[in-house]
Amino acid sequence: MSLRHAVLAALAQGEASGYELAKRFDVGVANFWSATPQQLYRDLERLEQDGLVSARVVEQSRRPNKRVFVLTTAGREELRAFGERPAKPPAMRDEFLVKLQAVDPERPEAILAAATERIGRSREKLARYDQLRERMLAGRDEDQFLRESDQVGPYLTLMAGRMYEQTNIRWATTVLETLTNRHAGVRGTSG
Amino acid sequence: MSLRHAVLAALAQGEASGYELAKRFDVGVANFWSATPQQLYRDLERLEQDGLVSARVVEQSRRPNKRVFVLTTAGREELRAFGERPAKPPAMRDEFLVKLQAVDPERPEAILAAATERIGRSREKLARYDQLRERMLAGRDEDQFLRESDQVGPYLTLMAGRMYEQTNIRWATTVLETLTNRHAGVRGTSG
DNA sequence: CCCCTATAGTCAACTAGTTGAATAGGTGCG
DNA sequence: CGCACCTATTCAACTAGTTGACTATAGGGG
Repeated sequence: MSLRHAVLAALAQGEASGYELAKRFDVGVANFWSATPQQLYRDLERLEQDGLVSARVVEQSRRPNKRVFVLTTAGREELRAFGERPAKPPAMRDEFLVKLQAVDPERPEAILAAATERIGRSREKLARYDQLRERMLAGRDEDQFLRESDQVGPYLTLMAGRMYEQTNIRWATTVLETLTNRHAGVRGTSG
Repeated sequence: MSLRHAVLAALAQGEASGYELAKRFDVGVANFWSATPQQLYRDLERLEQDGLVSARVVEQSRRPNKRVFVLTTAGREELRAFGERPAKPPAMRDEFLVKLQAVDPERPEAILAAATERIGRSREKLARYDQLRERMLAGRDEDQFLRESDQVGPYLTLMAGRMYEQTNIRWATTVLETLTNRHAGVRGTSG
């Protein structure tokens, strides 16, 4: 159960309700750990039972009340201990690559569309990451930030996401070119 | 259940036994879809029951007999249809990034060790990918290969893995530098 | 002969993740 | 005033993935 630790790490950046956490996961953590809101709520329950987080209800007038979660001392300690243990190798699940693996170069239409969409999504992500980055840097330059800030972890993981999306765009672009050239070539020789 | 399709895609590159498939997943497909041998055997059973693959026993004298699986026509058709459907967004699970997210810059030792190991693993993967690449190209240059071969899919997914590992190495190297500089700096000002 | 490694596969128990729906208050639009 | 959408959460059922142990054959080294 490692989502636990991803949740603890996310809460280490500041308290949050389940709903807020879901969004935090969606924009930031989703890079390296994906989870649905249901999963988050469920794991928050368990973390609370285990005393690693504590909740308090915040009454709101303009919207429904919410339960805000904070790390407890035990939670911080568990997170620290987790950091010392060896990490499992990363796991990926990418349907697009499965589809591409099996693509018939004579009928690349669906893959071409999917690749185009993928590039679009990567660009959007990149734009969001760049915004987040500016907000983190808050005017400082990167070197200064990395020397001073307490938020180096989130910055470095954000950079991982950023570089990943950049690579992805470059790669998907060559896929697009390769498959269109090839398809054009086939039509050229047969028509 | 999408491992089904990853298995079908892997079998599209040629028949294999469960054991061989496990290795194929380990070196090639693991990039974009991870699975344990147990999972593969289980899914192969199901795929056989559903008539998407068929098995035959190959008697071997120097080692235990094996069951070799091939795609059936229905399997090929399912794989083709799968390729037309929209792909789910990729999902990642990377413990190292969780640990980095929550790292205390004053105690970066464990993360530094993990980052170093990660770079090593990426280099090994890269070396294996490059070997696979040479084998695929078989003397041809890339352009010629991409114009002629039936294996463009596997080549392009291999390139995704290759670029991913290269990016990973570059990124992890900056992480290493950032954290060591920072730690040296702290010791310098306090000692 | 014993142990180690590789091939080849199976079983059972468990944990984690996905999907779909339901509840409930509030805001903004036409 | 009804409908869509956002905040905020929960429940239940299901599917997928992980862990650990276990069976078997065969080859090589000491």
